[in-house]
Amino acid sequence: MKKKPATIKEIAKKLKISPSTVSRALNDHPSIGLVTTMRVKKVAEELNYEPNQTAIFFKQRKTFTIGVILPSLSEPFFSSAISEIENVAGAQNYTVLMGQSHDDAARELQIIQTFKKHRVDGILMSLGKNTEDLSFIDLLEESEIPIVFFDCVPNIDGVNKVYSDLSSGMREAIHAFASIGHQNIALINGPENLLASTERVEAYKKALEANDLAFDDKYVVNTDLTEEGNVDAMEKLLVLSERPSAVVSFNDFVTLDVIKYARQKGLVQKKDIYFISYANYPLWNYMENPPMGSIEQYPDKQARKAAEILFANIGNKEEVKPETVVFESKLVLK
Amino acid sequence: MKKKPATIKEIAKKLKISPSTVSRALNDHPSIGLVTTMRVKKVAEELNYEPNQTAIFFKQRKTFTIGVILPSLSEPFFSSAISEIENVAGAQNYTVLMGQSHDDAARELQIIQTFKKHRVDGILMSLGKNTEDLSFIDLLEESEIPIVFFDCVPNIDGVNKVYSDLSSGMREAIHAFASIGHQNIALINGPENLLASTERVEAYKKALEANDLAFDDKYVVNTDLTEEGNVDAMEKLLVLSERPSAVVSFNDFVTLDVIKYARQKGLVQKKDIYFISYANYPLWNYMENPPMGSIEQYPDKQARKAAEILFANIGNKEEVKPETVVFESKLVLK
DNA sequence: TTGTATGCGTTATCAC
DNA sequence: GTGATAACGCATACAA
Repeated sequence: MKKKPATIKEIAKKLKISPSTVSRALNDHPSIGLVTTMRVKKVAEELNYEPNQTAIFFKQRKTFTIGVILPSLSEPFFSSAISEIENVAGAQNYTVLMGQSHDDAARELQIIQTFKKHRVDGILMSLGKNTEDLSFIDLLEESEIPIVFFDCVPNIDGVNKVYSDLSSGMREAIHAFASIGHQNIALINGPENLLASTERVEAYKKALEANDLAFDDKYVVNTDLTEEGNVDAMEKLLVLSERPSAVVSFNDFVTLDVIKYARQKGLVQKKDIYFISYANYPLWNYMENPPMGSIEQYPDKQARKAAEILFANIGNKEEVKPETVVFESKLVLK
Repeated sequence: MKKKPATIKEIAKKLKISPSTVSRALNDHPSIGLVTTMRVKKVAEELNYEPNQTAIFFKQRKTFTIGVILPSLSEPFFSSAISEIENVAGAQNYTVLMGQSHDDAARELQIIQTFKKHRVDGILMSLGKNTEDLSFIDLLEESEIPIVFFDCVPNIDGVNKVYSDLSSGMREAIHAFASIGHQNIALINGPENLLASTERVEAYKKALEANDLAFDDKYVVNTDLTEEGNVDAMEKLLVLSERPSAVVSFNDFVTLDVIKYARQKGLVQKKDIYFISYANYPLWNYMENPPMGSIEQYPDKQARKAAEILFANIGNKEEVKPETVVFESKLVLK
């Protein structure tokens, strides 16, 4: 059953008219008579005609495809984000190419190259945790491929970015702790070289201040985000002479590990120790003893906004001014 | 900085040789002299030449792109699957287009059309829960686009499919229950019209038999997979005069809901009632009181195998015999 | 309203 | 070894 797809030419031949007329008729060009248009469409239907998009892409220099680059789809945050991106793109008749960087800068570059080759109309990207070389941005600019960053965004001006402001959530978290009497509030932070970590620790300091609590650096520990690292970090806090009664942690994965560890050490949650973490997994709602709260970062809202900005850039031929959108993060009590 | 990408022609002009020579040189064609090749590559580098893939796609009728269609990326099972697919594809220098059906057959068709237009070299698909019209398979066959189904596969012959055999896991589950003395083992199944449900209930019956336990249909209840439906199903079991002491449930989502409900009703897990579910979320490892076990269906293994079969089909121009691969599901105790 | 001619960037088929 | 030419399928400026 090898049936090569029909082309415009064949339709033209069958109708004894010119290919251009067929092309125009199929595209509902106003200058073509209604009768002709109908006849053409009828034959097209009969021949099971389908436009060869690759030819169209080639000719029009437009692929109706956007590329999405993110660290890993196995992380719920990102699968939720890309899910929303696909929804927005689908509504615009766009298709989504995807690539996972696995937090590897080289792989990111490779994906960018591939996307460039595929002539995607635009790119959405969340940076890997270690990406430092941002020169690919200029490369894309030269090729006139718009890019919008979300969640993990570059720390420079002149680019489109959408991210969530960690400090608002942190302020709420510290306040929530303080208002029920906690004095010694710890922070289990991520790797020190991460922007996300720097932001957290600064937000943490400010939030303490705003609540008239003193900052003490023994209450800030770091984890490399492995299970072992998470446990070690918690251990460091637990051995302190004045051990903290409340902990804000880097994300829900970390929280899961440290809660488990605390439990093993015989600490009872919301009695001996309180937790608030970042990300807000749906799963907390099912746990018997969830943390006191989690700071929602709205992956879907971020992704949707980023996609919308991207499409605005794709639509307008003229340069659009780089946009920065910051969503407040929000403490959700459990 | 609008810099239109350099073309082969420009390189040719600059070197005063013909475009064909340039093309051949760039592709390391053996008939081109080493000197020329070097010179061409040098200029290409200088001009920042990048082949226009859309032109190549067009000419070669190959896009180095595969399409992946699945119900929803927010489901960990599928995000894990697509993550693995992207890994396999990336290793073959292929890119992944993705589409979510949201279990809507019309949307599935639409995505297929789009993928066809984009001339993807192949498709991986997990069917939506309600898809009944499979005629798109013939359509793809006509266009010679290979397709491999995974996880939720069509119940017909002559197609490539990879899925997990639910019965092996069910057998293990029932056996695990039986061997610690459970007599009344219930099944909370999905919607009755689903193949996945039919399979589960049949596996359930067989497994009971294999363990010398009688089948009693009051112990099989259905849920529409909403939270309410899940709770209702559990409720039905709890009001039975001889209420079950052990429950196998449709998937981890259902299990989360029913565990929560049982807890509210004062039942203590692994004492008053035992649970085993399908899917095996990583999360169980963190719960204070996880279900007794979960039946792992290996999304990554399925996805990888499906992708491999697809690439085998893409490679070989000759018809490849449709392949069916079944992985055993496996009970993982918590 | 329709047809003719041309070109998008690349590669394959000839010829030289 | 290298060059000229055609072709992939479509859209469009220009003619008629």
